[in-house]
Amino acid sequence: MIAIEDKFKSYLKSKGLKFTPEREAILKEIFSFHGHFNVDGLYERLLRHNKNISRATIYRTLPLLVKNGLIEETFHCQDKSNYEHIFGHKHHDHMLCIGCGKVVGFREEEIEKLQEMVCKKYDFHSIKHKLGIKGYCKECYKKFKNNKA
Amino acid sequence: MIAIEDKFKSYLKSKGLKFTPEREAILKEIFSFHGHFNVDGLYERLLRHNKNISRATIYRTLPLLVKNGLIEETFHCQDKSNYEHIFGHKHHDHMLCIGCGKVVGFREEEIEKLQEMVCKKYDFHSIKHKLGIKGYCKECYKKFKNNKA
DNA sequence: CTAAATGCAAATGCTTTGCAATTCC
DNA sequence: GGAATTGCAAAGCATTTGCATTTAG
Repeated sequence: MIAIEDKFKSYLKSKGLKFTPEREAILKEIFSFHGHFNVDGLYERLLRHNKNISRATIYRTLPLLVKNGLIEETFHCQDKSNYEHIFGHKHHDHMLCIGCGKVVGFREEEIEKLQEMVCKKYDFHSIKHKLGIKGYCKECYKKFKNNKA
Repeated sequence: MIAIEDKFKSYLKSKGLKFTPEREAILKEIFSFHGHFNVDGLYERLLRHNKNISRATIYRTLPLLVKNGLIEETFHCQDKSNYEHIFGHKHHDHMLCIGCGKVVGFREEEIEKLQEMVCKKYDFHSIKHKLGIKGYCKECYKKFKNNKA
């Protein structure tokens, strides 16, 4: 956590921005939780921890954390913006269960390599990529099959 | 085009819905154009072809086309919903250039296979997947490098 | 001290919806 | 004829923004 905070502090300093209590609380709340989150969820978790921080401030802080490489927007065909913290994690992709909403992260080296190859083939300079697979997890697939029959 | 229209007609009939001139125009407009589109773009193209169809109707029609498997929502980290028509095309993934906004579709059998393998490994029953790569195309990368230097 | 940050409330922009009039089947 | 569809305008929602006030450095 110290490393994360330092990273964010350096980033802010380099841009002439301030490390405020609000930003500190947001950062801590995000990194105290594993999994994906959206603005509303984060807002409510902060409230529960007695941090009454306005949504506006959250909306203004998240892009800073993204630019600093601490969090990332995830995307699986949902409406609201979703984020997850990525500092210290290797890039991974996601499987999203339509049944229960569960999100499972996975990393497959071969897929990563192949993507690099494809980019070379097309002379495309990749910055980042996202792979999302939608379907049913084991449990939901069982239910689904039974309901169908 | 006849095949597409028939597919849509059967779908509508099977759901007790109607094939209206508006739906016909929307369908034709979508399939007369290659590439990605959003509601506003489609609305304006329809206008230019003297079809004054309200956005509400477009918003109500697109989900039908999605359910019918004629179009698909694409997703590359943009805000507005984006679609592309998919009937008669094999599934493909996308590369999105941050510089010029160009979207290039590609299909890589190996990646498709690997994804199936990953799903098996996790006992996940995939319905669909989306892979988006963000970066710079050849031309924009050149500019980008020069500006940086 | 002073530029940056905060919270509020208003504004924005995409999408959805209620409703009366119309149209397909 | 009657359920489905349309267009309009209003409503919804997530997100952004202007502004007066507060605060970090």
